[in-house]
This record gives sequence, C-alpha cells and structure tokens, in this order.
Amino acid sequence: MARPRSFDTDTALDAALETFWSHGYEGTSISDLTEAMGIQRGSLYQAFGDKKALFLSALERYLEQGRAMTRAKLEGAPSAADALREWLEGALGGCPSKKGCFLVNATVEMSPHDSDVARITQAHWRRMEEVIAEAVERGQEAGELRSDVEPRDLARLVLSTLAGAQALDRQKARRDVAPGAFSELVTTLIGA
Amino acid sequence: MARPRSFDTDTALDAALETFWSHGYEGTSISDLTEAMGIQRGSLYQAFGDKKALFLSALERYLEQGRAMTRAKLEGAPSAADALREWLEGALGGCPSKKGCFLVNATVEMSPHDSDVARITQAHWRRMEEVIAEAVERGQEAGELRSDVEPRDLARLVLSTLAGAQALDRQKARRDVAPGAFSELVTTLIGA
DNA sequence: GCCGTTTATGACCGCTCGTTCAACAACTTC
DNA sequence: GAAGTTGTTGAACGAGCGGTCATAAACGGC
Repeated sequence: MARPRSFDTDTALDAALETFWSHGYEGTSISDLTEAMGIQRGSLYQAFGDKKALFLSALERYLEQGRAMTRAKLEGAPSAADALREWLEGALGGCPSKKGCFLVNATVEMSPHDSDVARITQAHWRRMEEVIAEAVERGQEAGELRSDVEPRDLARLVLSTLAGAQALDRQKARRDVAPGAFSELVTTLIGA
Repeated sequence: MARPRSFDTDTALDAALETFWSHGYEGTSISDLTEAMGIQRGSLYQAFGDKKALFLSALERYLEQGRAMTRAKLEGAPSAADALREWLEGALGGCPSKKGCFLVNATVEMSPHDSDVARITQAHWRRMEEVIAEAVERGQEAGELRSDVEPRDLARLVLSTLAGAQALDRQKARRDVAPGAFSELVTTLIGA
C-alpha cells in the first residue's frame, strides 16, 4: 500500500560497497555513491539513513558473506590442515590487490576514529579467530599440525600475517608473493 | 639576508606528523595542522608547499628515522636471531596501539590513490626487506635459524606479520598480544 | 476515482575544505 | 636609513561536501 522501490536494495548496497572499497570512506562522496548506485540523493537518504549508516550496512553485509565462506571451507573438512591452506589461498586471492581487503582497509582507516566500525570489525576478527583456532585444534588432534603452540595464538598469527600481506599488497598492481608460495610457506612453518 | 623563520622547520614537521598520524590524511585539515604546528596558513604554504607535499615530507622523515633505527639494531649484532627478536619487539612496541604504525596507515589509506605515496612506501618496504633478509642470512649461516627457507621469503613473512599485527591493533585500546609473546612465537616458528 | 502512504526527484542549504593574496613586519646589505 | 628580500598575517575565494525538503509520482484500499 504505497509506491514500491524502483531499485533493489541489495544491488544498490553492493554498488555502494564497491565504491567505498575503491576510494575509502572519506574519499567517497554522496555524488559518487548515487552515481554508482543509480539512485538520487533523496532515495539514498530515505533508504539507508546517512553516509555512515550506509557504510555500516555495506560493511556488515561484506563481513557476513566472508564469515559464511570461511566456515564453509573449514568446518567439516576431512583434513583441517589442507582446509586451512586452501582457505588461506582463497583469502589472499579473493581480494584484488589494488583494492586490498575491505575489512583491513576499514580496520586501519576507520576503527580508531569510529566506535561503531571498531565494534563491528573487532567482533568480526574475534569470530574469525575462533573459527581458525578450532580448525587448528582439529589439525593438532589429527597430528597434522605441531601441537606445541596454543591454537588461539596460532590463529592470531595466521590472521595477522594474512592482514599484513593484504595491507602490503595495496601499493602494487601485482602481487609479488604468489598465493601458493605464501600459504605453502606458512604451512611449512606451522606444519608438524 | 632577509627575515628569518620564526619557527623550527623540523619541530613543525614533527607536529604535522603527529597530526597526520592521529587523524589520517583525509581526516586532517589545514586548520588542524596550523594549530598543531603553531603557525599560520600562509607560513605553512610558504614553507612546505601544500598539504600533500607536507605529508610527503613528514612521511619521508618518519621512514628515514625508522630505517636508521632498524639498521642500528640489526647490523653488526653479535647474534642475528636475538637482534631480530629484539627488533620485532621494539617495532611492535614502538607504535602506540591506537595510532598504529604510520607507515602501515599510509600504505593502506593512501598508496592505492596516490602514486607519490605508493612510490615512497614501496621503496621503503623493499629496503626493509633487504635489511631483514640480510639479518636472516647471517642467522642461518650461524646456525641460529632454520636454513630451509629463502631469506627473502622469510623477511617478507616477518614484515607481513608485523604489519598485520599493527593493523589489527588499531581497533583496540590495548594490545591483546603481548609483544614478548608475539615475537617469541615468531622466533619459535622460524628458529632452528 | 479518490485518499493515504511511501518513494523519487533535484534544487537548495550552511558549512568546511584547501588554497591564494595583498598588506605588513623583520632582517641584511650598502 | 633606504633598498631589497623573505617571512608572517588573516581575510577572502571558489569548490565541493553531507544533508534537507517541497513537490511530483506511483502504488493499494475502499
């Protein structure tokens, strides 16, 4: 009982995500967003609130998809070590080099200045740490990974390394560490 | 033979660095800078060019100091492995958690959108990689570090992990991985 | 076909941004 | 002390920002 939306909310949200991802939060203007999303200013504010709220919606959507993909790869895998290595390769290759990882960008650029973003990214990193730690634990129980390291510590180390690799990649057009070589190196180091 | 500067250039540059470091490039306005530096708008433009040039000057100053410190710690050290561990602890502790590492921030926030920053940070990372790799090589020759890994690969891994830890730390007020525990973990993994 | 409600449009708002500039001040040289 | 040069000052500029709002349009219910 009213005029229906002329655009798809999720499609528009994806377009907004792409724009924020490419130019960062401060580097993205409302005009950039309306152009990419294919809607007018008024519609944007009516549908998504304001710029910050739109960013948070796009961020949460991105993170939920990422967590779902990680869980699908790691949980119930026959070999935890193989699953971890595959997940690492996917995570490194999944983010285009120039744009980097949207999560890492948001964490570095916004977390210190915005408590909402900080709360969301912090919760996400913690949940990721749990999922990785559980996989590590399974790998240790199966004798695939060295067991003289705390699963949580190892999970933190893996996440830190991954985030760092994605951060460093932002400055070059091409990745100079091939994903395969990188994750093989890591598994060599952490493997039994 | 003219009116002399009423302020010290390096002191003002340090103040600018602090401001950029705290709020990022986009988040820092000329007014923020003049207030922190204790000079007027005109003086800033006369002495440093424009906002971007000022940022580049502050960045290069910061990076040169960092490289000098790293070289002092690593080159000529009796034990390369010990020196590496101490350097890692220092690098992690040297950057206040909330502000993060200025280099990592600049790399993530600006490198993809600014070719000047990209050129500077890229050269810095490469030079750091060389210094670390040389220390790793010495450690391997001394039998302190496992020698089945390419020094350059290991250097990249260490730098990635360090950058990632500094990136992740930005979202919390306190570091949840104690520097000692972190570097001990790394040396456990890379040690012979 | 009219009403109530939601959405779409784009002109418009006040504000802050980075930057410029003309006038003035401080110093050296002669 | 006059001339020449450089540094300082703060008002002013145009541009672009995020955000608002009156008006028009598109639907369901009756």
